[in-house]
Amino acid sequence: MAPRDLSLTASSTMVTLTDHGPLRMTTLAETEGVTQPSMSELVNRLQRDGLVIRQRDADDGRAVCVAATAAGQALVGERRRERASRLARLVVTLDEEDRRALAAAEPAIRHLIAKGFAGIDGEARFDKERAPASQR
Amino acid sequence: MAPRDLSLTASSTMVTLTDHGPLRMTTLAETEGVTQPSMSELVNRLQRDGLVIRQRDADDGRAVCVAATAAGQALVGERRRERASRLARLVVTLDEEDRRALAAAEPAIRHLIAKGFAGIDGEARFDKERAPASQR
DNA sequence: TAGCTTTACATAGGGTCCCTATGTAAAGTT
DNA sequence: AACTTTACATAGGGACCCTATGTAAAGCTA
Repeated sequence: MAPRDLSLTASSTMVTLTDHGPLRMTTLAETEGVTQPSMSELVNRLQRDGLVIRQRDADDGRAVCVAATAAGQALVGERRRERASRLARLVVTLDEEDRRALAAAEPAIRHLIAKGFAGIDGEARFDKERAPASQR
Repeated sequence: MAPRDLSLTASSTMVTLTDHGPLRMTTLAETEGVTQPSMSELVNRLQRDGLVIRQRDADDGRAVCVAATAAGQALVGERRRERASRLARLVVTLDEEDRRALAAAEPAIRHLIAKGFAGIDGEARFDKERAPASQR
């Protein structure tokens, strides 16, 4: 039913839907930085896996509202707990000095992230908006 | 010729070849955590784009040595400079206190990475070996 | 209100990138 | 010489992303 691994976009989409609530297809595509057809297909797969549902908008016959199912929200929560505990298990293996230094640097790291830092792999994401390749 | 964006595996493969020198197909697949057929196809694409070449091993008629071309090495260097300067541009926008905290935390961050920390997105990579799904 | 334009999605077709299963040929073994 | 192992390549399929295009509802205009 719920596959063990989601793509980065799929994970991010589930987080967005879980945190923000139901969103239009187009809004979701823009938020996640993919094209509308890509999001349409992604939602197909997520729906097939029982993680989201499509709801028709009563006001606008063209629109579709995508919403996370209970299973989808549960998956997001589970992933978050896993990640937090994985990092925690790593941190406790550091010595006291390292842990203190990390704690002291936390605000600085948050500032970097707010400014667009995308991680140690950080290949992409120049664009804080995460637009597709539409601005060449 | 050289496409603007490489996949994570493609980037990592180019870095490995640039830093370590020519490697066997199988070794490269293991190093990058993909299957041998996947690496074979990836090398096809990289070769088509002029970033690597296949060399036959004189000693072993079965083996293939994959080597980065000059263009491939140049691309790796360029990417590194881009990334370093991007991070540097970010860091200089921080205030003195943040910069000091980051500098002080650098050893701790290196220790975390050595222990398997995979970045703030860090969804995957439980496995330090980066094996495919072959150990279920 | 008929008709044009815009908006919101879906579908079609194609490329990358990853997998498992399988083929081929060289190297090593008995 | 025949079998096994090793090193790659190929075949087939799924996920995931794109551009181009279709469809239907909504909005606007004459």
